Amino acid sequence: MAKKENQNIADSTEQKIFDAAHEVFVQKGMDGAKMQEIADRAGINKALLHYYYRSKDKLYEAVARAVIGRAAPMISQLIESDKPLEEKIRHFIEIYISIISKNPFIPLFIISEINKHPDHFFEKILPAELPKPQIFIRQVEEEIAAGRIRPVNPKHLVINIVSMCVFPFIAKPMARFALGLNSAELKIFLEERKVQVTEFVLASLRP
Amino acid sequence: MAKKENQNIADSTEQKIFDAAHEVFVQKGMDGAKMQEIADRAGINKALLHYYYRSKDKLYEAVARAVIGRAAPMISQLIESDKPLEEKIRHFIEIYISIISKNPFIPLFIISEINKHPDHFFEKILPAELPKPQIFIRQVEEEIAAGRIRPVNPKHLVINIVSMCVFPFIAKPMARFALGLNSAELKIFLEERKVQVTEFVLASLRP
DNA sequence: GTCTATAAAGGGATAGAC
DNA sequence: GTCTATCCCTTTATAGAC
Repeated sequence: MAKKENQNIADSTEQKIFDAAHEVFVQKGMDGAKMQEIADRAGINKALLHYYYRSKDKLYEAVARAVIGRAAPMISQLIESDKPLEEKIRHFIEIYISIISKNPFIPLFIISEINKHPDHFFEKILPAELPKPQIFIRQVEEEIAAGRIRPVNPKHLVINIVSMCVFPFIAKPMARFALGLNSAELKIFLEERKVQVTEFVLASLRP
Repeated sequence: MAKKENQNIADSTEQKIFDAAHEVFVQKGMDGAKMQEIADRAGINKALLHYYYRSKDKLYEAVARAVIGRAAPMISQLIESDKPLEEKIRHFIEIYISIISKNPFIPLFIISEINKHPDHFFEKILPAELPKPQIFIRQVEEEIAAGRIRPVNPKHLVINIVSMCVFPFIAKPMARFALGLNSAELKIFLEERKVQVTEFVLASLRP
């Protein structure tokens, strides 16, 4: 397991193609991505793309599946733990915004592609185990019954939290424009949201 | 101003083309849209598209500019009125969700296209007068100073409200899947959000 | 103004040499 | 495995008849 073997895995042509395809597909979507651009970015030519992945469809499928396959378990883990509700909410918002900060194109990629090619996505790409918020919802109901939080519809609460975490990242350019922020200020603003969203949610839940 | 003249405006070939292009571009984006499909949907042939609009780019630009030009003033009007804060928030959420319900593809269209072609959008499409939330922000600060609402960062409040209104619509398929709703149930759920989001926000603002 | 036919460009895929 | 050259289908755009 010397350098040679590691290199075969990490810097292999197949991996370079996959990484390049990942970048391009995630930023431009299936329709906007061009095989030529992927080849250029990988530093090889179009023919090699077809050598490793038979077609554009296959390459796209590999990328899309990897994106979903990476995102889904992280979210499941967050939601399905057995921590107390407040801690879970704090933790969820913190981690969720951190992940998106590091992968800012992923949410829009998933949403756009599901909207444009829903059948393809739900049949071929989505793994069986997309995170389900049932446990979280039951937990909210228990807290309400015990009078520890204000009565709210738990499904709407879930959507509210996810909306506030995700939307600002996919609407970044508009947010910059509307709030009059430069690039650095926007970065700070998005980081602040960890605290701001958490406080906003917990304040709304107080009985 | 008999039928003939009205028809020249509303049912003119140019208008039919524009309407068809609007549908297709908004649903599929610049890259996904095909001139053939637009021609078919307008009930004419491809050559006529080029007769009225010189190129696909030009046609897209016309559509995009119209979409933005229609959306921006509605939002400005909502934000810049001089109603009391609580009433403004209630009104904003109500109207905003209603508009999006009727035009479910518009938000994702705007967001996707800005992300894919940011230069193009900010140079050519965006009108000078995109809604600015300054008035709303000042209003929030006054309410905080008077002790009538809990201290919150007003910029984050704006983003929170918009996020909760818009995001569920652009993430519809995922919401359906995650919450286990069928098409009819989702429609009810989204309608419920007018009340749910309003309550959620106002509860969070109580001192 | 509207059509048919066709040119021209773009982009995915393959053949075959090395 | 990797490259060059090329094929061929799709899609945009134009020419020219009516």
